[in-house]
Amino acid sequence: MTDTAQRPTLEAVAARAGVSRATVSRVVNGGDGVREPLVERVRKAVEELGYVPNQAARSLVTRRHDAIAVVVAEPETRVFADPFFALQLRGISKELTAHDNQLVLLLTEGRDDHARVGRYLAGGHVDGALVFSLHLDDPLPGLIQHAGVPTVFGGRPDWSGDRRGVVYVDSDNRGGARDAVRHLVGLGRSRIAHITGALDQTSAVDRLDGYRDVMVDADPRLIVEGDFTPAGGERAMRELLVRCPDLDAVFAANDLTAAGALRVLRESGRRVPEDVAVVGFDDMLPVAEQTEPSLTTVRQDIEEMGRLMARLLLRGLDRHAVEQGVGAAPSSVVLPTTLVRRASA
Amino acid sequence: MTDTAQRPTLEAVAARAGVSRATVSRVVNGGDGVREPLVERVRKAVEELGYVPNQAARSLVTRRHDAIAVVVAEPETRVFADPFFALQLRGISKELTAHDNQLVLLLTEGRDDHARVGRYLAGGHVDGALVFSLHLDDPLPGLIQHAGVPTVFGGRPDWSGDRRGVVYVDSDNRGGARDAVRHLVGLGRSRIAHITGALDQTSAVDRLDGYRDVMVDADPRLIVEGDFTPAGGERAMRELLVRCPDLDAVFAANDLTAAGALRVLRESGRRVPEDVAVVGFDDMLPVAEQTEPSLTTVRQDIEEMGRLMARLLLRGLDRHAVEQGVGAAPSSVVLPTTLVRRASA
DNA sequence: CTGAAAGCGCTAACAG
DNA sequence: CTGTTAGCGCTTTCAG
Repeated sequence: MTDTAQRPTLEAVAARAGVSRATVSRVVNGGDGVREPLVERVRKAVEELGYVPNQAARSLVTRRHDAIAVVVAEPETRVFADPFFALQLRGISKELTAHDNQLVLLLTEGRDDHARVGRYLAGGHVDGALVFSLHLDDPLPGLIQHAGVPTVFGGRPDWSGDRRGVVYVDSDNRGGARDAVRHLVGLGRSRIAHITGALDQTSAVDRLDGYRDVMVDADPRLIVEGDFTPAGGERAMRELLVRCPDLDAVFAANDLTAAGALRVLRESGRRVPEDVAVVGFDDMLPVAEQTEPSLTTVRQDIEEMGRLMARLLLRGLDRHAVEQGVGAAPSSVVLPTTLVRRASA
Repeated sequence: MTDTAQRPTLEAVAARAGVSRATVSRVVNGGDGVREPLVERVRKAVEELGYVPNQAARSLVTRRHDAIAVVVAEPETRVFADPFFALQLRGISKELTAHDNQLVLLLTEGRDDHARVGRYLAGGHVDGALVFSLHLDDPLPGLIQHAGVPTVFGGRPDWSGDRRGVVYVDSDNRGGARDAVRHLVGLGRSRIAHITGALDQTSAVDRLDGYRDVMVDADPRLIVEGDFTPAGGERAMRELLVRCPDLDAVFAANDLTAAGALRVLRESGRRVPEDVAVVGFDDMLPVAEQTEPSLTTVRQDIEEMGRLMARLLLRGLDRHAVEQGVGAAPSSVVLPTTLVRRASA
């Protein structure tokens, strides 16, 4: 743990280059409108002194921070169970980095933290926020709207409040689910069960809706609630085998759930896909490729979702500064999914 | 994307409360040495105006940011393959939050990014850094030393430079490996193979050393290099079965590797644990509990590692400010591991 | 115990 | 094109 040295200031650079602070500032910020020889001199002085601008001083006057908050609600739930979050974060990071923005990560644990996050956002520490509000009835979106920070949501937020200007990036969960179930139908299956995700998340609800779109008058007993975890998948699968021993296919709300279901099917002596075909959702590689048999699933480009969220936010920020409301506000994006065929269906 | 409203300043609060800016500042920062009735008045004004201090202005004078950078090198490698990183991050976040510090996440992709990170750290945007330098011969530690930012490393860094004051938090990889192998020996196994991790990471090297501590004159053919991934585990296991068909146990460098090995063992018709006992490392629940059979493994408390890193860093920062070198500098910590017995050994 | 005053380092008019 | 001049909002001596 070394000591932080005293950093040189604009003043010092100006003195060394024999110009005014203003000129140094201009050069440091792109050098427009400064004659070449001066630019050279200043650059040299900056180099020699190892000058780095003080971001606090700069923010104080520009009111920009070049920093974006990423808010993740309640990591305990799903976020840390699979690499989903990590991938999305990576996409976000790449995009932010490309635009010289910093990523401030705000993880919340339960209700108390909401207030803290709200305060932080309202405090004007960041230029915008990327929010993963996974749960229905989450107070976060409201808080954020109140804080007045430009925001893009990850996943369609379920929000009863004012929807104007709510921007989100989501996968086509419903369409993807339809594809999955249609694929099973195409395989000649008719008793197709569905293990849902945690139904307090819009993604789970949307996937269930997609299932219903195809299985218009499905036997209600074929639908069992899961929670996006392998354990939930096991539990649900056991229940299904009791309720509907004649089922010949399962559409699981995600790959982890499918993995749990596969295990139970194997234990019960059902062959996959011969007796029961199984389709998952996510195409989480470490999971989908490792199950036995490997998993047919619906792929979504998670990293791209992250990148897109960041892009949308930054674009909005720009317009904000430049055109003041001219041009359409950025609008939500729903990314397509693709079915990946492997061995399980 | 809503507009950012004009925030009230200290001045405004002072006016409303009928006191000076200085007094408001004192109250906001703890209220020491201000008479109770005034404190009340100020608090009320703050409340009514929804005042939140401007961090940039504050940092400008205090030179504190109450922000810590978390630097993760090359996410592609291991970090995003398993929930390891996410858990550690969570521990870090909890600790930082408890001390009112923000978490600035810096993900790097390749060499070019190192320079960017170095610049950022040197720029004095944060009070300290938590660095995951997973690879041998990583230039990052050097850059950081150069930047002069107080730093705690996650995992023992392999660093040829000046070791003075290098602080890290690590698991007892070597001891844990010894426990694992001893357990296998205790089970009466004698032909115990080891699938290593990626040997450009100290954790992999340390686990290999632990294996060798117990298997002092092990047949060198029993050691095969893996890379911490299931695919690597499969490849290594296949090779082992060819090289040493008589092996009766495998110690895998992590759970993912073990999962791959288990799959190959099953395919090859070996029963686990009857024919071949298998032990992993990490106790990554989603993996270790889901394998068939469930995995005996070495547990490390990953979240605690993260928490500890943050605690160490913050403590160092404090001392820095207060005592200026008095008292011992924080030193590295190696956390113990425990063997978790399940079905595979 | 409280207020007045002096910057922290930088940018952004505004002159020249 | 370049320099001068005000602050941005806050903390912190220093007087009173």
